Amino acid sequence: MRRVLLIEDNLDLAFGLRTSLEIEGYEVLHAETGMAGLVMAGGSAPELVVLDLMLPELNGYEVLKRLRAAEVSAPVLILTAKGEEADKVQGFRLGADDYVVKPVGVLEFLARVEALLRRTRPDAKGELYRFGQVEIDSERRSVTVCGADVELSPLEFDLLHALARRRGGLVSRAELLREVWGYRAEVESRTVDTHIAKLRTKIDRGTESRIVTLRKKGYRLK
Amino acid sequence: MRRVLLIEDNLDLAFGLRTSLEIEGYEVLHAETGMAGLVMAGGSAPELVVLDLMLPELNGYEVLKRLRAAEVSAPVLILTAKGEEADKVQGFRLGADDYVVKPVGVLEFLARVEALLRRTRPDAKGELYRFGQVEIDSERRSVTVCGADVELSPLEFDLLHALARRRGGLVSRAELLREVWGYRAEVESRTVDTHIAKLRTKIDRGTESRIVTLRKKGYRLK
DNA sequence: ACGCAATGTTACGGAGCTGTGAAATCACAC
DNA sequence: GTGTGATTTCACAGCTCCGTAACATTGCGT
Repeated sequence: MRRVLLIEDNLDLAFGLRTSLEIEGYEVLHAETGMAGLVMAGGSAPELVVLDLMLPELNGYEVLKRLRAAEVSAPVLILTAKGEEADKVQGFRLGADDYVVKPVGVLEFLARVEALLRRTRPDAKGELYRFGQVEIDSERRSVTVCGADVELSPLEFDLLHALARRRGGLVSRAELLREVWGYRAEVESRTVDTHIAKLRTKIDRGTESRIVTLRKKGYRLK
Repeated sequence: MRRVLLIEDNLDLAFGLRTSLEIEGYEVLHAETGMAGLVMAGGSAPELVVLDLMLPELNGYEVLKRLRAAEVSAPVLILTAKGEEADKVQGFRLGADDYVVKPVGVLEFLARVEALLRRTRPDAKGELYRFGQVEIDSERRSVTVCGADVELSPLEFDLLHALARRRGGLVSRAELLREVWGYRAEVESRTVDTHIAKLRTKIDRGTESRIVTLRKKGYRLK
């Protein structure tokens, strides 16, 4: 089930959107303030964020900025009453993926949500990832290297899978923690590194590692 | 350079859009009919399609349908005068990625184009900067010179990236300090110079340096 | 041509990051 | 409870990277 984070302080509107989204089969998280939204986004790896711009305390632009700063890469749909072109441009400049001016029809809203999610669905059921001699079957949760099965623990598999979904791109430790572990890293622990090390011993058979370290930034799968 | 296919029969509008897109650095292909658009899409692999709905002969919906049937997976931005919700929903249902109702500001249009392209990295690539033989991929944080990978430290990459973002413009030491280091104090420090030197040894292979010194002013990337 | 200031270059020590093995803890089946 | 395997935490070694200093070179005004 696809998870949507709704950051909206108007409770009536939020209720309506939430209901519509849930009817469509989405799992909806709702935050009434920007701060609450940031915390939720950090802890729950939503696949889409619907963001109001006029929020108490922390305004929407600021929320968006901080989301991106915290490496939350989910698409963001801004839903607001501010319809000036300058507002829109500002929203897109900060990394928004769509900008919808209220009032908007429910059907259009849902269609836009679906369009955004359609683009960020690299992992359809039974997706096969292959790079070099490594093959990942996300449905069977199995991995083979040079045709031979490799036994990975659940966590190791999820970790490899998260890297594979974004092959070639940098994935930071924070993102891995969110996507694989599902919580925010409060204390700096070496957990990710340790599991990367184990993955390497299993994936790279004597050869140079396919998992590249980008110092201070994270990891990348070749 | 990113290639955009524009399918639009109104020549005045097409000219305006084309010009705007080209100023932003896109390569623009223009088709005046749906059929011509389909042929171009099939033959030239555009990274984005801008599609008018009201076209002679083959209407926009039909074009979109056939594009998807032909497995053209580039994002499609529908740009049309038809503003009914039903039209929008129909467009999204057929696989459009954005739907903009004319008239629309140029800045908003460009912002939406950019947002769509941002999400669709053809090969897990983000923004690409190219200077002669130097290529910088901001998503992978990788740099290639003459096609060969170059290893840069995090700081070196950020430094090069900061210079590249201002293609060809002067960047002062103070600005670099702010953008790359985040310092406040403009304390006289040779740190920038040192790292520029290191960058040069890695980027300029024997050739004249791509990083030009502007005495007392700063640096500029050719 | 000369002097000075700005910049290029090199070297080095410290700080901080990462890899890794081992110990501790957790989860769960029996 | 016991045992097993998975996961987390910890400690430490090794290494990269960064800032600074010291010295060399360049460019500019006179």
